[in-house]
Amino acid sequence: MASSNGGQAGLLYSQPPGFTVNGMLGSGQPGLHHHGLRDAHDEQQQQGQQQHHGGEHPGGHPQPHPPHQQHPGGGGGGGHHDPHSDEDTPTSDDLEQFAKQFKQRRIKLGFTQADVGLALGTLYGNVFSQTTICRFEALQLSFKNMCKLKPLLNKWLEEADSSSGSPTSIDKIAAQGRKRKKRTSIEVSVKGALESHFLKCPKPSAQEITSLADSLQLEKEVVRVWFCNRRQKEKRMTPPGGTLPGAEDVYGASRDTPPHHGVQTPVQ
DNA sequence: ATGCATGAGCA
DNA sequence: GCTCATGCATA
Repeated sequence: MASSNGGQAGLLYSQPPGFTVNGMLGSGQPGLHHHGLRDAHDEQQQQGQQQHHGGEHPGGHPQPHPPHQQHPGGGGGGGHHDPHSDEDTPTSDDLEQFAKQFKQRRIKLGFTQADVGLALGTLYGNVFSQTTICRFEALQLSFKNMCKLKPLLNKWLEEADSSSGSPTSIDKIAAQGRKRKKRTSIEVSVKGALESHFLKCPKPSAQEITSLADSLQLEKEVVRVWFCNRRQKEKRMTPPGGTLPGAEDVYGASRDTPPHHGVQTPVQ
């Protein structure tokens, strides 16, 4: 990456060297925080199936090739959605706009992505990392995940600019007694090999993984995880393969690039 | 900003 | 074991 930080200019989010593990808040908060999902299973392309959208949506959004998945909630057999409700099930376009606006406001107010993540924790009890906020702003989450985070971040926006001197208490609920495995650095050449296999078979069998791992001299688990992560990337709203190997046009050709959606914000 | 990793829940 | 949400560690 040529450009490093952009959002958190000159401010590194504090990484507690020893981190103090505080028990809990006196407000009688439950030890475990729960998320409000698990309501309905949504779309899931199971068994080797590259998602491709024909370009049809209930709302009818004329877009070139919008990467939006279907929104949950509607499926029940009836297939109904209130035409006068715009509170839930935002469109991909809505999310895109919101993300952009959010980022701008956040920066304007002088908050880092990490700050927002912590603030959400104090507001709702749901703490998020800088990573998640970053991915939200960059639309690098799944459609469903974006929908879930939007209301939270929206609320923070309101709080952030309206409140001037509210006590921002800092609390971090991170007590992982588990030792995390050291991040494996995969060489570029090996990555290339993995990507090649991914194009051929996004979902290799266990044995395929084993032999592949053997060939590349990697742990089987590492290879397995790599494929999992790779698949997740394909599911993001902003696909990594916007222009994959074999990119022809866009360069040289003098084509008018209309006000497209900034799938890749040109950095801050 | 992103790569590799963990873990919950489901099949 | 996969998906899916999420994050530590790192470039």
